[in-house]
Amino acid sequence: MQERVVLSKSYDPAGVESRWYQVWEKAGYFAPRGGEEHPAYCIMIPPPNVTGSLHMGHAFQDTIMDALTRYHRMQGERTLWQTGTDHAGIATQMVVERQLEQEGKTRHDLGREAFVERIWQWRNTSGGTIVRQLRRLGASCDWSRERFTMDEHLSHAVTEVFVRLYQEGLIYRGQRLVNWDPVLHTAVSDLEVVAEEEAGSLWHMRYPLADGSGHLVVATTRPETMLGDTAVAVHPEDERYRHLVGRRVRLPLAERDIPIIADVYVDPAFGSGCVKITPAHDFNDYAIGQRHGLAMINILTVDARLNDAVPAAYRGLDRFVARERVLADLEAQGLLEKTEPHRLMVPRGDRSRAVVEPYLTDQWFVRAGVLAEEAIRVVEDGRIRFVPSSWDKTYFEWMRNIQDWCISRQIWWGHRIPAWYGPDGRVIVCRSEAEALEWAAEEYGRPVALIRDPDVLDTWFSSALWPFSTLGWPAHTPELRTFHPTNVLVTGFDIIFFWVARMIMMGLKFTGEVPFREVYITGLIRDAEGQKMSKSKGNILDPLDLIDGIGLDDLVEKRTRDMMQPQLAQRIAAATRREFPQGIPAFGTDALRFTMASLATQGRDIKFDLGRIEGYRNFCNKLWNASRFVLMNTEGADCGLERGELPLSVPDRWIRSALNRLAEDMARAFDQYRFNDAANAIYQFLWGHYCDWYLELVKPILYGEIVPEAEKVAARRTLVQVLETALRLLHPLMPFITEELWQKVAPVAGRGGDSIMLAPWPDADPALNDPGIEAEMAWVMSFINGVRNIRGAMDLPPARELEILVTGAPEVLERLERFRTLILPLAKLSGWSILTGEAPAGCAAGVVEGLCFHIPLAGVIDLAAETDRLHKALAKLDGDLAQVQKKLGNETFLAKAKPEVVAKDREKQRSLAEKRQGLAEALARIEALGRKS
RNA sequence: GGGCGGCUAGCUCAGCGGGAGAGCACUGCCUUCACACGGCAGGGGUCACAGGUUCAAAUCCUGUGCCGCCCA
Repeated sequence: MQERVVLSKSYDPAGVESRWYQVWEKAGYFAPRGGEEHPAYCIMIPPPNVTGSLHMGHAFQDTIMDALTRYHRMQGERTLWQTGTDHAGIATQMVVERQLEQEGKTRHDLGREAFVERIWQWRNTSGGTIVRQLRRLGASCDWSRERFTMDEHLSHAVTEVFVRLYQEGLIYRGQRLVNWDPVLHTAVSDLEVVAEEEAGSLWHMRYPLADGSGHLVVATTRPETMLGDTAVAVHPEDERYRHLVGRRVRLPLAERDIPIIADVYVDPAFGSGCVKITPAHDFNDYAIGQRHGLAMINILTVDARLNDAVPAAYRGLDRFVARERVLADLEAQGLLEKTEPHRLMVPRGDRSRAVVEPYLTDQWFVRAGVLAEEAIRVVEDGRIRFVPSSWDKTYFEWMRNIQDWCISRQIWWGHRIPAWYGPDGRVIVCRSEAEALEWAAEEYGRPVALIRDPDVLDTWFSSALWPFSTLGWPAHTPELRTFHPTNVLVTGFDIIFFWVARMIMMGLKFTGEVPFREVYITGLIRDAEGQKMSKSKGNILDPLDLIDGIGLDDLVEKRTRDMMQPQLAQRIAAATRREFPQGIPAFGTDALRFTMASLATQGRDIKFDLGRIEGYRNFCNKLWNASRFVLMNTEGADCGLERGELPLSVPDRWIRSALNRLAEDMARAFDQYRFNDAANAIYQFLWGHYCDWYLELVKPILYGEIVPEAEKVAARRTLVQVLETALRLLHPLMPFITEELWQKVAPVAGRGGDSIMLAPWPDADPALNDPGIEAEMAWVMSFINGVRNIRGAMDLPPARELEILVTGAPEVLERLERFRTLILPLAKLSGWSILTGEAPAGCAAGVVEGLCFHIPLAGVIDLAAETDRLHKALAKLDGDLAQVQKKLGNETFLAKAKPEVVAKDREKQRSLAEKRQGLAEALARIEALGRKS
């Protein structure tokens, strides 16, 4: 016998994973392969933030993208998974500013140019952690095409888009109320503001009528803004105040007279029914102010202190200090009527956590409404399809109420807006400074100095171009021709607005095509209790810790490091020690990926349960050991690869048929984005069919002394070929273990190739399905199960071989005989004889289709236990029987139900009745025995 | 206030018109020559509730309750 490389006794993922990833990447397997004749398949990665690190959401989505990519690559398509990162303007700037803070400096000490240079240094040395982590997941994206949104080429695309939109009037600059972050000193978009419910107060303030004839009461949650009030509004139908409309009140503290106006926006039932109107500091008030032509008084500075528009006493005060002062002063004047506790939604910046202010500034905007029209249409008419489809409602809802998009940011890191201002303030938008100067010289009739707009663009502006800018647009590159539109976008619902919608708008506008044909929306990964994972809750699971494992102390340290609220650390530490007393064991990448796939059901958030990943780690081990068994029996042995037809056994034909069905199911599951179905199907096949049954059925053939050699050869061939095929089917979900095993198994199965990654996807062939064989095997298995069942119920040790008696029709007895060599070892029988006449006393009995069997256990059998077992089985059968008989006795059922349904129920009735009779007879015998003795 | 989703075994979830399923957990037996990260067997569910449609409802419709999320 030749020397064999025996696999270790259990699967150890760590070594396998790093080795194969390097091989794949080095060999260039991730790049698109094949010429024009191969259809293209492309997925754009949602570019992760360059400051970020891998979290469970990425692991989930990247697993799905990689599975799709590998599946399509194996199908011979020219497959590109385009990767890269985005420059995350605010987040990245904050990282480097924090570094400077440690050195006691601010970005202003460095100046713009040096600061931006410093950020580049940071990104070149420390940025992009996440793309390195992506490799640990086995992501087969094409690293040779990795892009960054600030790359020269992508920046060029940004400028081009900005200039063209400006020229078409779709970008404009204007003074409007925007969300202002007073800590970061920049405008932020609606989407970067999160409204959170917080406890506050509702203050009722008295505004005296200007003529001294009394006062009105207005209720507000933000009393300090009263200094900027320019009206008081009531509902036009409100009888209480109707007579006051058109008169004026004396605004306290500011000592200005302001009008009382009527507007339907006012809710008469809220507070007093009178609302103070501060157009420069509230979005609703702004709209009312515009309707009524009210003055807008900005009372805040960029860092939300009161400015010179307010009385001297309040100038320079922080808004919250000013609030206290205003309240105190009103109180002193007897103008504060009452204070009620009140819960309100407070808008906070998603980066700075600061309370965001509506603030009047000059900003750049995209006229989104125009772009949205076509973007709505492509989803309506199916050119883009959401999966699950219900997400199109969310998309439509937002797109039909879309607001102009504020794209300018007052920060330094990002794409600088290509706009210059002439000496008289004239705006010049050009592709470059040189072009702007040239244009200006002509315009002004002489060379003039220009000042460039200091703002940069919202990061999402460049992300919106990602599907085509990464492929070379505005140049007409072969990549763009080949891979655009891309096939599918895989992302979370939380960025449908931020990103998906904007890509659709920009893609349509600039390429004339949809950027992708399908959008697969994933659920959100939550912790085991269903809580969102967050640093402050301390419930974050790091995908890499699930792969590599982590000790308890390290885990606690990690979860409590760099806390924004250090006071939570103790509670988090305690909770972590309670939940993971042993830390987290290493499960390996494949187990994590398979877990992700199995949880990827459509349209639901996911509670991540450690039990699941543990189960799939065990699955890896099971597969490993099954392969070990197969290799031990096939390597160096005759597997009949050179032979033609071999005498396949029934189990051989059965497992091949089941494999073929699996191939069908897997392809359908991947095509429909039903990854949980794919995962369940292969799990069930490998564990439930291949290991539990086929391997056991094949042992008597392989080891049997009287089995003809040709049958052994056929079994070996089946054994190894089925495994080899199943490995390929599993590869998109578990790339590492399948590659490791395939390298050893494929040659034995007669298949060549450098890597399973590049091996062909096993196509199903309907001709290979064999329902007859499947039915025959089902009978064999149910017989074996029947014997095992009784063995279990009687507590018989597995080692004890039994001799049984059988009765049945000749063809059934013939079938039993035919499977003798398989049945004896699996059911642990020494043999059987055909029963003539009555069964002997003291038997346990069972019934399978067409066959009764009796296990003589005189002296061993517990009569009471057997009686009990039979009673229970009969009761269950009676219930089922009654149900089906009732159905079949119903004439409308017989008349209206589909014939095949009726036929199925008749067969069910027959089978139940047969089984019932067999068991009833067995019971009668035992009870008779009991009476005799 | 408007919209969306969920409620199925102890837990996590599939199934979404024709016999209630999986994984984990649980119970019993077994260190059998691939695997104890294992094998064999077993227990466990008025499919939230109430109506309706249908020969047939966990599945479709209406309503109620509870729990989430999004938008105001």
